[in-house]
Amino acid sequence: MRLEPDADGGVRVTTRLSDIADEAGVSVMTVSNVMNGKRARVSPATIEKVLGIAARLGYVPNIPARSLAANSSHIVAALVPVGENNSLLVSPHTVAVVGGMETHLRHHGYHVLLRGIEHEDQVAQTVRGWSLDGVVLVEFPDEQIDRLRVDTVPLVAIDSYSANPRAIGVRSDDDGGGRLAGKRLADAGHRRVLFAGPPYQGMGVVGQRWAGFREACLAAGLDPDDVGAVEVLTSFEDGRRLGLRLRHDHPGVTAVFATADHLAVGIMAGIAEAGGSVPGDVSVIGFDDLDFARYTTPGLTTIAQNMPAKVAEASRIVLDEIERGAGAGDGGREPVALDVHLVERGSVGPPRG
Amino acid sequence: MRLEPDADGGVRVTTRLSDIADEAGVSVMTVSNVMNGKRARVSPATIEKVLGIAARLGYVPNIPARSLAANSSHIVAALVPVGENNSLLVSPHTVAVVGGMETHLRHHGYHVLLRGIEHEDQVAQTVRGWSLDGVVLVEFPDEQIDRLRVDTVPLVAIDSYSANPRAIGVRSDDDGGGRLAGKRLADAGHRRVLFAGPPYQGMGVVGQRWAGFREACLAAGLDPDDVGAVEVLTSFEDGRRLGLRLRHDHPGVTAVFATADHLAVGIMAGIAEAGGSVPGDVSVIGFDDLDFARYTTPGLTTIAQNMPAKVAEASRIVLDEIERGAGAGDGGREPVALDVHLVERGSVGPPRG
DNA sequence: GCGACGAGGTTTAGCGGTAAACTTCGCTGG
DNA sequence: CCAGCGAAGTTTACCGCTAAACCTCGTCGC
Repeated sequence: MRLEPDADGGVRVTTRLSDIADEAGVSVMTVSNVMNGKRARVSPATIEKVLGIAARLGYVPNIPARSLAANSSHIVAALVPVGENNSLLVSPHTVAVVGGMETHLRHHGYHVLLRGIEHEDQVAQTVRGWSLDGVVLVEFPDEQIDRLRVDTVPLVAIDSYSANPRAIGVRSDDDGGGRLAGKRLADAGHRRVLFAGPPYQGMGVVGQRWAGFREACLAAGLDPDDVGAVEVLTSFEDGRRLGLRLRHDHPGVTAVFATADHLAVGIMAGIAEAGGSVPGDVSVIGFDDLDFARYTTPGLTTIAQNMPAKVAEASRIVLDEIERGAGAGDGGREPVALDVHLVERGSVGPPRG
Repeated sequence: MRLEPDADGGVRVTTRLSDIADEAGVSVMTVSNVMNGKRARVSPATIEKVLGIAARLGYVPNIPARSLAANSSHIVAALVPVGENNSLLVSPHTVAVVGGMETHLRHHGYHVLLRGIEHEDQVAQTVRGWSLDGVVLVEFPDEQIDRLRVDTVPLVAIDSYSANPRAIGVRSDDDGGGRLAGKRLADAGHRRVLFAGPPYQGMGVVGQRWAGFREACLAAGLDPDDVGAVEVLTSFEDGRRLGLRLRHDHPGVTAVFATADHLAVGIMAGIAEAGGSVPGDVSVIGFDDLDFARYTTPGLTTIAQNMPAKVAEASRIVLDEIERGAGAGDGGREPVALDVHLVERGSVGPPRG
């Protein structure tokens, strides 16, 4: 037990393995083994005695010491890229992922470090500097994931379609979701539709949703020229601006598929503000099924992702790979794509006129 | 430089202080001093040489080793209580706080550990086990904060009104916000109003808002019997249920003040669903000014908190206290209350009839 | 009767850093 | 002319824990 002077002149108590060892009359290693569940080499009597003393003394393991000695920290980092203003991008999505990870990992004795990444090199640096056991990438652009060179720990990338074999992608069936949206609008009778999403490169999440959407529309007989796409960012406000200008900029369009519920809700607000009605004048369909989607008026029809499953899956995979003692992705694990489904509320109806 | 066999038979490189020291022909301590900016005792020439080698070798400090040796980790933990299901409570609020903290602290060389707390004893354990430098409590009930016994590191409690002198509270002017809401409704002519918020004990955030609201209503001449309160939780769905039953359960009420925008939006949705109109039949006013509040129809009139300021303030205080080398709150630092203001949108109007 | 073996430990040698005390040496002031 | 000092390092000791090798019995098979 180490007694240290306190700010108030009192003492602070820190129990170490050696304190327990002294009191139990055994070596430090024996105590260490008991504490870590490696009890094969310790007699039941000793185990009980050690555990009793540890409990009485309020032993709490020292994480840095353990990390240093074992070269493994029991930490999984949630890495999130930072924007221009150097602040973390915290969408509801990120939140759900990071919060869910913490819950899942805590139950398995792991911890979560939340870290913003300014430059991709920091990923490898963080892994080394912290002796991380695993990494989950949230909201990383695929091109950055492609370039990562981390091969000592498992790397799980949420919503990634990166070709990097070391990064295990966990995402929803974005292509299928796009198809569901396209089919829903076409089935309702819409002939001129618009896809609204952020600019994208390659076949990432947005590209997949667009591809699926377009495919379903064309399959339903829409004219390729009548299946448009418009680039907007993903905030409410971007959506609102699109909604305001919709009638003017896209006069013939009777339905919009937005790649995110934020965007969709913004679009609905913009349309209403401009004097239009949803779904009377324009139908709107979103993607995600965020909690507020059913509390708008009308409720937002949207493609629901199973976020809890996505997070659970990501957490499960990191842990799994850690236990396997795997370097990132060397087992060639397949990416995971989770099912999505259409949630019908009130924002899609027949085309006007 | 340590070369370690790799999964692929390659090698992995880890640069340590001693590698730099060897190459520069100086001692490890000199390198350590250079790296930590304690350069007073090192000649400019040596500093430059060491920095050059460090950069070339890609030196990354080992955090656990540093934490162990210095008994200080440069980690600030964001501690969040867990609910019954043992999962982290991640409200938009939590998110903003944790994300903002990360941004702020990263720029000062600190890191953020996100951890769910199942039992209050874990707070002190976490502080010791990780050699934490500081703690920020998010969404902790005041009674739990009252009972905390952590006196070695600064403790900042978001939205706390706890009497624990060691916990520095950072919150908005909840009482003032409540008054603003009450005055706004009374000024609009409402005579029977309702306060909707979660059950509360003592004078925490909810208690303050209620007190301020009630006070302003009474000051405006409303009958105390006509200033009601109803207990609901804070989700959209809780609000919706209240909105659905509002006309039936509270027939004379013409305006509702909800302690959270979630709740307020849910209430509006419920009222609309029951065939009522906002603000025609009932006025609704919220608290927070979350991003979606201006995209509902009508837009939500609400009391805006300055979240970025709250987070910045909390981060600033922890860092400040850490630099001061202070144990928690021993400087008797005053709690901080941030200004709020009324954001007028469309959900408040004159009473019906 | 003794070598092998397994149970139940102990010992040794770090992990990569840091704090604090100690050294060396050229200057400087009285 | 030398005690004293500051600049620029170096040395020593240790942070708390763990992996891996080593030790010491009692027992068991042949």
